[in-house]
Amino acid sequence: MKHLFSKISVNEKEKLLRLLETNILSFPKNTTMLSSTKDNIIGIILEGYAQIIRTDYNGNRTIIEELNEESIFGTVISSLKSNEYEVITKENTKVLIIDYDSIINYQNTSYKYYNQFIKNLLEITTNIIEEKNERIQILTKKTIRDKLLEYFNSYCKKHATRVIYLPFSYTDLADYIAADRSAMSRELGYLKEEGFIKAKGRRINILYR
Amino acid sequence: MKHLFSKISVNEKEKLLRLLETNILSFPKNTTMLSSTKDNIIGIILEGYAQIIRTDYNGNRTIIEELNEESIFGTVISSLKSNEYEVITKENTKVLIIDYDSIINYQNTSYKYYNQFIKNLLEITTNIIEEKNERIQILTKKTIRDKLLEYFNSYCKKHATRVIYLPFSYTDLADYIAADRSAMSRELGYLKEEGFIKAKGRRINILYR
DNA sequence: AACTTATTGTTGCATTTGCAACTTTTTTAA
DNA sequence: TTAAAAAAGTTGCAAATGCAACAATAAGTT
Repeated sequence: MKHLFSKISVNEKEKLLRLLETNILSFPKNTTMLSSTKDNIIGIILEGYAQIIRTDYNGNRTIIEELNEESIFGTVISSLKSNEYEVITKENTKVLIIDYDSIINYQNTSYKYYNQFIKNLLEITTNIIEEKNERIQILTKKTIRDKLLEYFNSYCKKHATRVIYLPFSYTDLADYIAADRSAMSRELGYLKEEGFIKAKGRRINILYR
Repeated sequence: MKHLFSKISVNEKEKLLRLLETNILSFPKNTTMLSSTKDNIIGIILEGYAQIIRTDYNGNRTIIEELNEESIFGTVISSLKSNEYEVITKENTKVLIIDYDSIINYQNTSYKYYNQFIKNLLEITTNIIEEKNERIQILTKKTIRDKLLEYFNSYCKKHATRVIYLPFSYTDLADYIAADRSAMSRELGYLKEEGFIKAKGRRINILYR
């Protein structure tokens, strides 16, 4: 993922942050640092580690995103506006918060670093759209089998490979494709049985076509 | 939706288009004007009317998006890269095609209109992300009922109302929430029966809480 | 190493859903 | 206005899925 400040020098970055409405905030471990804000913000983790957690009405909590140093998050990017979501620190964490409207409303387009910043942001948002499209593509399949196959295809095409290393647990995969974990596990079993895939741990070999 | 050329004069627009790799193309009625391009492009309908159509492996065709004059579409925005999708004209249609990479790779950040253009594009992409997030929020619900309720809530919150005017047909709604149309129809029936909603045509009244 | 916690696999069962086929209603076009 | 084409409603039935409860592994922690 492209960096928010790429092609911007440290010096220029300082200036930029002075132009915009920004805050650097520190939070202790295991604190909710953000939940359903009205303002549009973009956050960058400067130090530490946090997670975006979703709690549905049944009280089920799932990790939506892991935020490490340099990770970007925000209302404009994730669906943090819903009250189901919160950002929780897992370590002492320092974040830079930028008010999104102040980015957009700033009218002087003569600063090179400001324009570069907007451009970086644009690249990031278009990448995110691509990711979301991929997920929607998966989620619109009607059976778990088709969701899995779509996930596999998407992964293989992107990485130009036929060997998948799951970037997360099967539990998380089930969340990602919005299926019951045990039902997904069962379906994976069938796929193995029928010789479509071979799996060992988080490594999955695609055997079909 | 914000316009791609807002705050840019006609004059400047001309100049801008000369800076970037653009093409103005005309297509007769009922032609495929775009399918699974490798290049990232952004298109704007100048005249006419077209649709983004998805054809799945069963041969089922669904309308993904309607494109009227001024509508923006593109590989960066929709998932046009997949071979399931194509853009088909429904009338004689004139489009402006902009190569996305030429937008991003253009390095001279001194043109005001270029910077404004990037900024407009950023606003459009963030809006799109919000829309996608909303849809994902719906698609991750596990029952048709929950999908419907999520759709209703999202609509009502956005429009600050308790009366919904569906912006498309029930057939399309079923596609949108990725459910079988008849099953959705049945579920809507139950919701009426149980007094959660009242519906007449495409007007739905929300009666609960 | 021993213990704890998280992840994964498995299965019966009730529920939900998709599918198919058909009817009714609404919309569109000739 | 009438015919044709979409859209919407209905229902039986088989298939897919969620849910729950539990067993088996694997991963982390002290």
